Amino acid sequence: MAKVKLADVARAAEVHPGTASRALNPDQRGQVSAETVDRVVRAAQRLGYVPNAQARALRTARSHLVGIVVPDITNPLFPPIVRGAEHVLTSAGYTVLLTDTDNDRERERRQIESLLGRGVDGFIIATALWDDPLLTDLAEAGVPVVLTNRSASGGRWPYVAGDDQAGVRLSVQHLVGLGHRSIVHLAGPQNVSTGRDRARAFRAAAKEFGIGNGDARVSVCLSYSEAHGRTAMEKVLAARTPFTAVVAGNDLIALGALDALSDAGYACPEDVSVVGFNDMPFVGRLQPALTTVRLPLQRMGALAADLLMTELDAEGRQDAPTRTLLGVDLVVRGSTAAAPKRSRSRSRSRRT
Amino acid sequence: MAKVKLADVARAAEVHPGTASRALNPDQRGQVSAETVDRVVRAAQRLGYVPNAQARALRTARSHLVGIVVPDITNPLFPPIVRGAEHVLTSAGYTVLLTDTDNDRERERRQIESLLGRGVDGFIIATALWDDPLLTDLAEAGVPVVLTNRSASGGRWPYVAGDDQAGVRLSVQHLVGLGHRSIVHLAGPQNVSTGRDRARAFRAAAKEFGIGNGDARVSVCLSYSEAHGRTAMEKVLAARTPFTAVVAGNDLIALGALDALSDAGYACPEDVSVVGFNDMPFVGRLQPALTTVRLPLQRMGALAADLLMTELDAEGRQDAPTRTLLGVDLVVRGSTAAAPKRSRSRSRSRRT
DNA sequence: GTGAAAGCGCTAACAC
DNA sequence: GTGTTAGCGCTTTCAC
Repeated sequence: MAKVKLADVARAAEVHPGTASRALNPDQRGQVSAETVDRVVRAAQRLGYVPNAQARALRTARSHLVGIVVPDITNPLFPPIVRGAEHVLTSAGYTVLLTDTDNDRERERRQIESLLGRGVDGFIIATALWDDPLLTDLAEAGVPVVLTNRSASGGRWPYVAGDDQAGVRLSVQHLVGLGHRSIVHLAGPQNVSTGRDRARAFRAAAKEFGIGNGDARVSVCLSYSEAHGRTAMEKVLAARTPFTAVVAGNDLIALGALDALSDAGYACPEDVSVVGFNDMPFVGRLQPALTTVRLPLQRMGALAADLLMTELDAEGRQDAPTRTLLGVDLVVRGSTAAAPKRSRSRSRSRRT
Repeated sequence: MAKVKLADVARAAEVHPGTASRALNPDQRGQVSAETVDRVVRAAQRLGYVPNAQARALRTARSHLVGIVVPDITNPLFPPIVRGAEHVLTSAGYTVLLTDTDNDRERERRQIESLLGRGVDGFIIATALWDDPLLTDLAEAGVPVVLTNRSASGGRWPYVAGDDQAGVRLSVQHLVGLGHRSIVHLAGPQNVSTGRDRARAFRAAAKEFGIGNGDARVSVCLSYSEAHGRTAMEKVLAARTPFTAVVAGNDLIALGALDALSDAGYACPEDVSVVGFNDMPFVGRLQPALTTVRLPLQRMGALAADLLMTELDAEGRQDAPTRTLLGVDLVVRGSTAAAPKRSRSRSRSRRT
């Protein structure tokens, strides 16, 4: 843990720094005699040599730095993704620069610029908007980018995400199987792929399972949050059109919806069934335990990292971007149950 | 977003690179005529100049890189800390290198070494053991370190943590106020400060509030996890010594304990009250809603970052390390209630 | 197979 | 006030 440098190792091994460099570098080790390699490696070990990554990066124009951009690390969706990516990247000799944009576009732009100044080799981005000028700029600058969780319009970027369409389809199928015929979708924001895709999938699934247009309504939330989930649910309730089930854009929206339902005197699952998305930690311990769609988040991060590294090794000559959709599971718990005989009947017990 | 370099800016502004450097550097701007500064700054802006941090770091031996070391970013305790630190650091021009050690000491050592090779200026460490050779090595190497969440023996490192002692005291006081006279502490691991300090605080508080030694037992969990919380609780139950309340080392332990209690036929809070620690997201929505101690985690991270930056600016000449204990609140919810008349009576309703 | 030398982009000591 | 120069630690041509 000191600042021994290559020259020190070279001196100790009685070779030229250039030779020491070659001996220590796997790719060029072939150019050096086995005996010398051995001497150099020993010396490095003995002195506790740690190469100076800054200098190497300056010279090779490859930093082995990867920026991971998330909107809010305290949202439980992101830590597993970051963790998955981080493990893969550090195992491969990369270092992770994490940045939390706080859902602020200006901030995000600044951070990304700053990371570019740091010489990052590429980005894993979990904040993509559906139409995102920032991504376009990055692409034009030739910066390797992999999107995760969300995709973006144009099909220009490689990404790894959950199969939103399948998740929503499973949810609707499950509800229909329980006898629900009138279902509301509280959609996430429509400027991100997950919000759009899940809403689209909801409409498609409703059609597939024979639910009429009027019975498959969509109400859009302004953000993936409990607050906006609650608001959207309240608006639906105010409209007084009957429904017996809710497919929420994600778990936070589901929690907000649950609050609104409970305030309005509806019991879940007796009066209304609710399905979430993401299977956040502990939603299985809530009352009622939330039925939700589970995504392999950590694997998502890991695959995004793999994809990025592949792209980095490809050095420019790139094929069409790889897009990976990860399989999802419906985790059935207590928040979904058979449809009540008469829809929209308020539970007695909740009104005491 | 290109690779314009200082030389390009200098040429555009018709000055020498050295002058351009001075004009762009706030500290040395005084040495340059206002008119020149203006020309250079304009040129930089126009060309979209982003300084190469690697080169600067190589030259100045200051990278403005900070390593944040956490055991497991998916543990909800850490994201707010990271977020708080990240915001403060990026605002000050630092970049965060995040590393997740997966609770693996060997891995941690390797990561830290690798970050050192990256030239990080210092570390914010949330993984400190009470006796931690890694920290000692870092100190000997003269690497600035701030501990957060946990402290370490020796009083050698600055840290920012929650006031564990006060938190536990509040918990015990609350329980005693509810009539509990026989309380068990399910302590966290004793090789980390939080585990030790909370256990010590528990004994002290019990004494303060007049609970006898035999009625204030401590059972140690091997880790801060639901699984070990459950195991520890089961062991206490197997011992068949009466108790009416549990002070858990943290929320995860509390959840595990709740499971064990429920399996054994005890109802919470009717038969046994349970208090957690940390106020993880959504524990207020569980059934029963968990009474727990809330820490200002984000502020903790922010202060740790401030502390580290102060240390970095101090360049060696350091006073005694600053140690900050953040105030905590007891959040009273449904998992604590008045002590039952007869302790250890199993709830009828739970045994059906 | 190894040594010599140049240079990645920047800043700081030294001239003038 | 500005130009000149050297060098941070490393890799990589180019010699031999």
